Amino acid sequence: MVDNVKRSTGYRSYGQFCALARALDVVGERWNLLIVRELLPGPLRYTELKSSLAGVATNLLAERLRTLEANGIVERRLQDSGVAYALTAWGAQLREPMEALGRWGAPLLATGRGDDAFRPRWLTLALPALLHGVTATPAVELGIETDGLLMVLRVDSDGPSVSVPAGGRPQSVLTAAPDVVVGLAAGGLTIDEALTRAKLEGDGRVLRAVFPAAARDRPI
Amino acid sequence: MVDNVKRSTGYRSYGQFCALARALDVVGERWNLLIVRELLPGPLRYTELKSSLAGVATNLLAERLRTLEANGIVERRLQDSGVAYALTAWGAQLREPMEALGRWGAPLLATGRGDDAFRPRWLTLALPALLHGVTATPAVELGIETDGLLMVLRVDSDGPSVSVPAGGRPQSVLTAAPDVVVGLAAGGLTIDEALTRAKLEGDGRVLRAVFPAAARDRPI
DNA sequence: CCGCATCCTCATGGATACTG
DNA sequence: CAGTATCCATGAGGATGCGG
Repeated sequence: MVDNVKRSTGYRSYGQFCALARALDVVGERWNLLIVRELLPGPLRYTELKSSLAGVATNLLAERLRTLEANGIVERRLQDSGVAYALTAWGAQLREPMEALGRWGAPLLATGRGDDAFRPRWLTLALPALLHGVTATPAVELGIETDGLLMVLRVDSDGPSVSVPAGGRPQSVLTAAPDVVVGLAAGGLTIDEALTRAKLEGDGRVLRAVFPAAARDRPI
Repeated sequence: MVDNVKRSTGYRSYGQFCALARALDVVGERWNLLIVRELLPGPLRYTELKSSLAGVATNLLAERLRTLEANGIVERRLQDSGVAYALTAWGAQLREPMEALGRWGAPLLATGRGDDAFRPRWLTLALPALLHGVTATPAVELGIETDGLLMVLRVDSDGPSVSVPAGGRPQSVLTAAPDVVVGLAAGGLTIDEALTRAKLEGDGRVLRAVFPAAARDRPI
């Protein structure tokens, strides 16, 4: 009984006829879902990936990328500038379970940032996930500037979405540290608690339109 | 740079200020989500857990249960008959991300069962997940008998749900091997393909009411 | 039996160095 | 830049023991 716990590609399988177990066979190993998270906003080079995922060993990253590719989750694109890693269509569909898992884990952010690493890129995944279910008509747009990156959070009748604008600054921009932005989105901070630690430029009413009811207990 | 990659309970943290990464810090280690899957239908004893999760080492299971308890996902209940492990309210909320992950991984079941382990209990999680979004008015009920367990799949205007009846047999019962049932639910089998490998008792029209459109290309 | 703790072995992960 | 090679630390898996 030493065989058949392995599969052809060499990873350790649970050996269970269960969709969840099979999914975990493929993306459950350490770093895998974080690699996918990095690639969700768009393709990245190997070194970009490595520098975003502080702490991953270079051999591990290489091996993970290989098996993710073998399993049809990631594809290696040969660009003029070199190699880029991108998600396949199926790999990109991990967004839904990952957002659900992030929503479940959001309370764990309440302990604050500590000395954890942070990339504003992660917020482009986190904000729509945390604001899941929020809609607004007419649509509202709020700029959010954190750690040097300006992104635009848009909420319309379909829900929230985030983009990183090429040029042009939205009318309202909230400038704050990551934990303040996350605290707002996760409902751990009220809007005026957040405002004591943030800079708001433009119309503040958009904040009330997008952030959770839990944060709206006092008017802005 | 050897510290702060660990946390108080001893598990390895990604050290990232990101809800997904923090969730994975807590449930991302091997076996954790499968333990939660076992507990979703209801509390279990240590030995039941161990026999359901073939391949888990006893020391690992004990340690995982300890950290899951320390993290507020599992609680230890002292019953008259002994110790039972149950999910906390927060732990039970993992159902949503787990169902989403199972839905994503469902195509991986297409390779068939092979010699993988199987427990009919797993279907009580998988069927509602795979039939997510399906509704029926008026409500329909279909008995499904696999591997010796009879469960009742009910679909109403709220969606699908599964229960294990104490007594009383539903009017329509489909008796089939696990891979046939899963194939139907995941859309990998058409209804009449499935029927060549299954026994149907009662009204077959309920099958068309509950199983995915992909399986309905030919009338039953 | 149940609910683990201990011991041992080997596969996997992590850090660093090195190379086409 | 994009990895491979190497070495060491750690974690997983299996067998066994042991008090209740």
